[in-house]
Amino acid sequence: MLINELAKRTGLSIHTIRFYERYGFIQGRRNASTTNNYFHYDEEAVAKLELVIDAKSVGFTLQEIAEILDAWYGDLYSVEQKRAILENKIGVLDERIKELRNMKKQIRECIEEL
Amino acid sequence: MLINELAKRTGLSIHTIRFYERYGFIQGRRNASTTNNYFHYDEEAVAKLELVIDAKSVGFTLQEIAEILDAWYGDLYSVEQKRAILENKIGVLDERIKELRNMKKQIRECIEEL
DNA sequence: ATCAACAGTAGAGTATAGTCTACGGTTAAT
DNA sequence: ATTAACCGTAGACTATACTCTACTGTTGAT
Repeated sequence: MLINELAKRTGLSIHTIRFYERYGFIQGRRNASTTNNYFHYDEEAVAKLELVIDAKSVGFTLQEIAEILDAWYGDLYSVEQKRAILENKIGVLDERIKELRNMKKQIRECIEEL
Repeated sequence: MLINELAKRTGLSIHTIRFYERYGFIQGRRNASTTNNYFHYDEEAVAKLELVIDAKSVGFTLQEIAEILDAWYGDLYSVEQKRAILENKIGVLDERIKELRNMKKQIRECIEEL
């Protein structure tokens, strides 16, 4: 699919997708048989971008998301290293959930004092 | 206390505290009896900054934090309005906790597939 | 008296994460 | 054949949230 369809599939703007491509999250491929220089994207690109959207919404930075994608799709790491990276991210999420619960408690206490 | 002590109490840098003061989170008071123009801060300033730190760590923007502080310390709103603002923030936190749990599940599934 | 350590203001600079504009080439429908 | 809708690149611009620099005045210890 071309970038326009990828944008429609993910809900991201074309600008943002290009930004993410420059950032390294996805790579389009040029079709050798055609004369134009349009990039083509596959289902993996959709899956990656959906992951980016989810990861962003829980507060991961693009840098952290890059690490997750590397551990998920990349071949830079051994299975054990990948597991370690992902377990670490789960730890980050657990920590964040704890902070959120604390904040809720604080706000609830404040409501009671109103 | 002066800004230096406030920085030590909260762990924030003096720069950041001044930035937050310009932003409207806290207000120092000048002591009329002294010739200098140093600002003095009270315990409320410490409490507010600690709240800012906590609220930031759960992903609230400075704009949202300003709303929370207004509902907590301000007198712009009625008690009912304040309660509504704070209940709304709790809703935001609940939503975020849900997203975090989802993300954890996704990462766990990925670990299993490694 | 002087000098380090602190106070204030104004404004410039940085990082992150986009967002947009200008430009020129391509494709598909009329 | 032409024109709207698409594609690509390069680079400028924006918002958020700091962070730092320059400059000047104050305080407290020696």
